[in-house]
Amino acid sequence: MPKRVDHGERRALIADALMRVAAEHGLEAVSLRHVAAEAGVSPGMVQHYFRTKDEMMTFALAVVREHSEARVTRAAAALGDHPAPRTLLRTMLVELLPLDEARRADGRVALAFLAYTAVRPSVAAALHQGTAALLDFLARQIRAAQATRPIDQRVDPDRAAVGLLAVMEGLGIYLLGGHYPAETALAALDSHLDLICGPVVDEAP
Amino acid sequence: MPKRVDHGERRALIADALMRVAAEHGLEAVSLRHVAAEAGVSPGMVQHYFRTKDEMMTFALAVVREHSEARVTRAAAALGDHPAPRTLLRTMLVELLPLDEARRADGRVALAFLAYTAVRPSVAAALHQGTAALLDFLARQIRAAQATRPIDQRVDPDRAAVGLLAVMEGLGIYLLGGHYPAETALAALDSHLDLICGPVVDEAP
DNA sequence: GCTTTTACAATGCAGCCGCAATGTAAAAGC
DNA sequence: GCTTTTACATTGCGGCTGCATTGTAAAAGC
Repeated sequence: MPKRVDHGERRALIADALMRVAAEHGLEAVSLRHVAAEAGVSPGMVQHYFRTKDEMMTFALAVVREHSEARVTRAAAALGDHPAPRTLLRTMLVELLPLDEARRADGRVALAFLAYTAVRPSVAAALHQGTAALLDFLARQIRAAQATRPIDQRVDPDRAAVGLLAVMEGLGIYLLGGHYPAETALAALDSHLDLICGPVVDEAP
Repeated sequence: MPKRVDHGERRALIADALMRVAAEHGLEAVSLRHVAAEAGVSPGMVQHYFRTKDEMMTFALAVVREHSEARVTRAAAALGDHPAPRTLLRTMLVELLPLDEARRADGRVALAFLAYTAVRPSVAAALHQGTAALLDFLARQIRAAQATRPIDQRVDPDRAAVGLLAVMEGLGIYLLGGHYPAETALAALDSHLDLICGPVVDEAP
């Protein structure tokens, strides 16, 4: 029976269990035995697929990143072929906000890993590239959204992209902490988009 | 020799050691023995002043909050009696950004506690009040800063306050992660303030 | 068919954990 | 001066940790 198992699949299964543990009790509750129990497998198996705990953590971090990437890609694809830039921006950012329990769980895990990587800079380096790519994409959409504005009302798209991503991150964190309700965060996000792109315009012909 | 010791002082001493450990190795490295060693005292003494680890953590969390509160209060006071609202806003927010090693350390600890409270909602409740007060203050300053703008260019101050605080938080996190340099964050912050308050005006008579 | 490799499971171990219990010495209160 | 209280230091215990080791059974390769 051995031999023909998909390693990546097993690792993903274990990483999923890890994320469930982390979402509920925090990363410090993540141990080989806890994760194994959550995944319904033996601790030995976890050790078989990850030689060290650190290897498992690094893999799980990558999975978290891919999760949110997949989420935003899917949401963007659902908008069809040529969505208005502002609509696309809003859709992507809202998708990353912890607005339902699934995204709250993901958010808690992401936050835990944020703190985790803050004291392990070498692990964090892999994330920089993703951030840079995202910023680049945001800046391009902002530029497109600004096309209809008078030139003197346009903000520097690169700076605006940094600000916009920061707003999303910050709103997400305050939402996770339950500091204010979802509507407050959404209203602030829309206000911010108004400032950057100009107010929404009806696009009917 | 016993009997005349300031309990609060000792607890602060221990909490400081805790924060040093947390800043360097993360909250999961915080143990009674580690903290005691960092503080240069016996583990027994730590136990004497905090009956449980949770009590110690809660106390340290409060200290973190007070630290940043004191920091921003001091920075604001240094501006004199009637600073321009926009100057006050910028000074306060910049003070909260992790721009030097001291603030980076504080930031790492704050981030760790953010993740910590995310899975312990009861502990987090105490922070909501502080956020609400800060938002209120920011909104008032934004309102004042907008006084010179044409009415149709004014943003809702309450929404703007939420967005502004979120921007600061987000920028701080990306700075801690080393995703971009300080100048990028500062430029984005200034751009954002431009959007909310209008560009800087020279105040010379 | 026999060997090798793979996929686990089980056990064990040294080290750290929070915490309780106990001991001790000095100041405070009477 | 004697008792009580306070301020620690020390020790120990049960439990959990990551990880190395060993065992076992089944498929793959020849």
